Parts: sequence; C-alpha cells; structure tokens
Amino acid sequence: MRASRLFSPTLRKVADAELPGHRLLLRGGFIRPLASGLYSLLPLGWRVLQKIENIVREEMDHVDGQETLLPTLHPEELWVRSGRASKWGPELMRLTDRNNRVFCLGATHEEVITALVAAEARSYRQLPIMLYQIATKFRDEPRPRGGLIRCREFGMKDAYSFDRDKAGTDAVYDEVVEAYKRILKRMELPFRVTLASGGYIGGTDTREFMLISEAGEDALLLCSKCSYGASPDVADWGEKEIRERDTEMLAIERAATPGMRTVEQVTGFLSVRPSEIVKTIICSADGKPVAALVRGDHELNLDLLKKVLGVRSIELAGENMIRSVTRAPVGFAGPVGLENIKIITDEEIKALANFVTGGNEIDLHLKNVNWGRDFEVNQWARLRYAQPGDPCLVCNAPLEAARGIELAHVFKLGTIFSAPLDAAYLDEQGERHFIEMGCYGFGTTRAIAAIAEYSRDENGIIWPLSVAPYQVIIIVVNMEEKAQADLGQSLYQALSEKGLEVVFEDRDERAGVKFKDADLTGIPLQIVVGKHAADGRVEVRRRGRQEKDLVSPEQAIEWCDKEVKSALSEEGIS
RNA sequence: CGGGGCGUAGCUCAGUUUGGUCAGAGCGCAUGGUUUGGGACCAUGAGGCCGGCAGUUCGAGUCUGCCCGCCCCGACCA
Repeated sequence: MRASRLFSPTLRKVADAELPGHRLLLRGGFIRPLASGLYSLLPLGWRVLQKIENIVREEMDHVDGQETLLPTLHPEELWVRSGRASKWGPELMRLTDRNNRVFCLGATHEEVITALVAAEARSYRQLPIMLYQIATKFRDEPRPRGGLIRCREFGMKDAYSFDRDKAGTDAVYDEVVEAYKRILKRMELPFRVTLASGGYIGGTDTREFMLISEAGEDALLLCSKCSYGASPDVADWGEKEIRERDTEMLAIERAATPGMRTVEQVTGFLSVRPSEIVKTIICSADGKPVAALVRGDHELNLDLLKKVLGVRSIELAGENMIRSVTRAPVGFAGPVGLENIKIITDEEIKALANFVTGGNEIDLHLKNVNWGRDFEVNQWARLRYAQPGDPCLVCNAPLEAARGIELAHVFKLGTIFSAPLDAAYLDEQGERHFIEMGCYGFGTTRAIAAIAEYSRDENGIIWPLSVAPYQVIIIVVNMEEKAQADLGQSLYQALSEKGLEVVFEDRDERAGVKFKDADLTGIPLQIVVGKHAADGRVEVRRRGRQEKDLVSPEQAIEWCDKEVKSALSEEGIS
C-alpha cells in the first residue's frame, strides 16, 4: 500500500480521550467515534482486527471449534423463553419490525445457538459439538468508556460447547483455556487468569483472562507470589491466625455522635481507626432480620452470609426493618441490647476488644464494647470480602489490589439454557437428558484496545508483528531525490513479491512528518531510504527500539523476511 | 441513573466573569515561493446557525429556562 493513497488520517491532538491507548488509536487513524460507544474501524484498525480474528479462528479450529455465523437480530420471544429478556432489561437493544414484532439485537448468543442445536441434536452420538462465531454484539451499556474497551457495539468471538455430561464440558473447557492462552501469547499480551462471578449469564467455573492495567475497569486481587487471582467479590483467602483479644475490657461508654452515620464520619468524630469500629448490618434473611457484624474497615459479603445462614434470599434490611429491630434510625445500629435477633459475627472480631458500635439510639454510639460481655455472639463465621493483604488461598503470600482489562471469559453453563430451550438428547438407554453447555467469549475489538494500551510508547502504538496492520514500512525521506525514490520503489516491489505486507511511504511530506506518522501507526519493521540511498544503503530498525542498522537493500529484505518468519513461527501456530 | 466537565472554523482551543469594534488564534486545508533526516518558513486565500429551541433585552457566543450531544468519576457491567 502506498502511504499517499492510504486512508489513515493522523491527528496531533485529540480531546475526549483519556486512556493513552485510546488516544493513540484515534491519533494513529485506526478508529473514529460515531456516537457514544460506537466506533468506525478505519483501514488500519480493520486490518488489526482481522489479524486478531484470524489468530482466534486458528486456535478455536485447533480445538475443534466449528465456525458459524448467527443472526444479529433475534426474536425477543427467544429471550423471554430463556428468562433473560427481563434480566437484561434495557441493556438489550430492542426494535420492532413492520408487523410490530419485537426483536432484539444480539447481546450474546446463548439463546440462538441453543435453539439451533435443540432443533438438530437428538442423540448422544451427535455430541460433543463446539460452535463459535466472530461477530458483532450490541449492548446498550449504561456507560461506554475507554474507546474500544467498552462499547455499545463491539466485536467478539463467542463459542458454545454442547456435551452429554459435565465431564465432557470440563474437557472442552480446559481445552479452550489452553487455546486462549495460546491466542494471547500470539498477540504478545501478558495475562492473568482470574476467578470471577457468573454475572448476568450465570454459570460456574467462571474464569477471566485479564490484562493487568491501570486502564482496566475491573478490580482484582492478585497473589503477589503465585498465579492466584480473583475479582474481589469472589476472592477467597487462606487461613489467618486470629489471636483472641488479650487486652483488658474497659467500662462501656456512651458517646454522642450527632448525625454521624458512616464509618468515616464516626472515625473522624471519635478519633478512632476504622478497624476499631464494628459495623452492625441488619439484613433480611428469607424475610427475617439478622444482625451481621464486621469490622469497620471490612465489607460484608452477602453471599457468604447467605451460605452460612443457609437461607434462600438475603438482602440488606429496609429502613422499616432496621427501625423495628434497633428502635433507631439507619446508621446507629449496634449489637448491644438487640433482642430476638440472631447476631452473626465475622471471625476477625474475636481479636477486637473495646470497640465502637452503634448505640441503637439516634446520635449515639458506644465505646469500649466487648463481645461476650456486652452482647452474645450466636455464630462466628467468615463474612467479609477479601481485601489486599489477606493471605493467598494457595500459597499464603499477601494478596495485592490490581486492575485489569477483561480480554476473555470462560464458564460452564450446565443446563441453564438447554433446559428452558429444550435442548436434549437421548442416551444409550434411550433416556432423555438436557445438554451440558459451556460458553467461551473473547473480546476481539477490546483486544485491539488492550494491545494499544499495553504495547506503546509516547510516540505511538508498537504493534506485535502478529497483529500489525502492516509488517513493514518503507520510509523514503525525500521523494524528489531520484535515488531514494527508485530504491524505495524497488524495495516495495521486492518485499511485496515476497508476500510481506508493506506500506510504501511515498508522500511528498517532510521527513519529520513521515517519521512521526510511522511511529504513530506502529508498523513494527521500518526501512528508511534516505541520504545513504545513493551508496546503496538503507536503515532498518524495529519500531520502539533505538538501534538502527545501515544495510544493503538485499540485507534489508532478508531482515524483514527473517523478522516476520521468526515472529510468526515463535507464535507456534499449533 | 447520581456527580463533575465540556459543546465557538476540519482539529486543538481563547473569548462567556462584567451583554455592545467580538467572530478570534494556532494547526490543518488551497495557491505560489523557499525548504527537505524527527510534525519547516514566507505570502495570499477559503472556511462559522458560537449544539438546539424558547425567553430576557434596543442589542445575546456572553444572561435565564428547557432539551440534545460528548468526555470523566460512580452505580451498573459475559
């Protein structure tokens, strides 16, 4: 491609973009915004996406995935059947056809694929199947952000596995995990595999492939030593020695705390640390009030509480329930004097003595409260969320807080979709079973953003060869110098004939402009045809590296060829 | 949905406080010339519904109200 014909409008400055990677994608002429959360991919961006898609495609095919293409427009009725029409609510984009039939734009494709398989699969002999597609998804996100990181319309590879039993799903799942590792390695993205919750879709064994990045949207807790990592809402941690209190219990004191309802307010007002306060959270467990106690600097995990209590539903109590239990407005609950209510207490409070609690009276807190003496603990349990510093579940090293960009997601669906959509098969005995499913998503457009975020310098993006829009750029410093123009032209021809993807920077621009644009565009192999052209010498260098070599044109061709071959073979197309 | 910011030339922005020589700058673009190894220089020129609507006023880019759009934080989120 000749740069003089290439549609890649570069920009010096952009407003409305905070993330460095996003800015560089805009500046480099890869993407342009159309509306909030909607982007056009320009020729260079589209080429990058296709490279990414092809890597994904190869690795999915390698684990026996079969590519399909499913409709973007779904009858809403299908989503009603699976129960997700209401679950997703307005996030699912809806529209009507001329007959007033309601359709939605595919936010994901479990329904469609399950319906498809349900219609065709009858026998265990037809299983297992793994189908995937690389297609556009639509979600009316409450807040799109970060350019391609979170869009309302975005590219994704979604795969679905269909097996006769859980063991079958397990096997495919493990294979896809390995495939994803290869995909990310080929894109030269480092990643952590973390545990996550099922979210809207549900399912188990939810794992996310995260690029650790400040630009990430998701908070994570990562082990500082081993590979354990999880999102804070599901992070577990290892046994922690809790030394029971050994300080002397002081006399309980009433402390006026006018208007002080939050931990922050109370700590400030009474000059105590959050870890010296015990929060009392009134919850409604199957409709009955329960008091859950956690340290002021901890967060109550309702899921844990639900499990410990063995109830069906758990939620924070409403104002009325709190008033009737504590006889005080919200913000002053405490365990002392509570009657007819179960008090369940986080185990780490065992270590606390003389702590502050609410006084069950407006504008009142109590100081020097002690468990056992001032109130009875009905049950000790682990009730809080993990936090940085907690010991790793696996190796006991401290967990650290981090942020990540979710690149991919895998989980097991069981029969969540096959049951309502009636995807079943007959086994050897003629018995009917619902198909066991798995779901495996990979964000292709998001991967562009992730690479841009990860692999860059102040001058622009530095694309790995595997996903670069072009592999080589030949920069002719001055097209008016015949020696340079001719040498550039012949190099362009030779490299193209070798099958390399080349941009020929032939524009009538100043050298500085061309260099800046080349760096911004991030094409990994640069050949500069300049003042040494008359002596039959050109410069070669890797984008992002300082070193440059003065070589003959033949050596330059050889060098490009070698760099590309070694990069693409190191990927190990398996 | 809550909080904050912004909307003026293709891009980045000034001008809004205090209504009236207030339609501006730099970059980009076009033409001519000089330049040619890291976003050159000179000259000339084109380019604006000052986000929209409705008010206030003799007069609105500037004040008021409503609306729309974009960005950021939060809530939310395969």
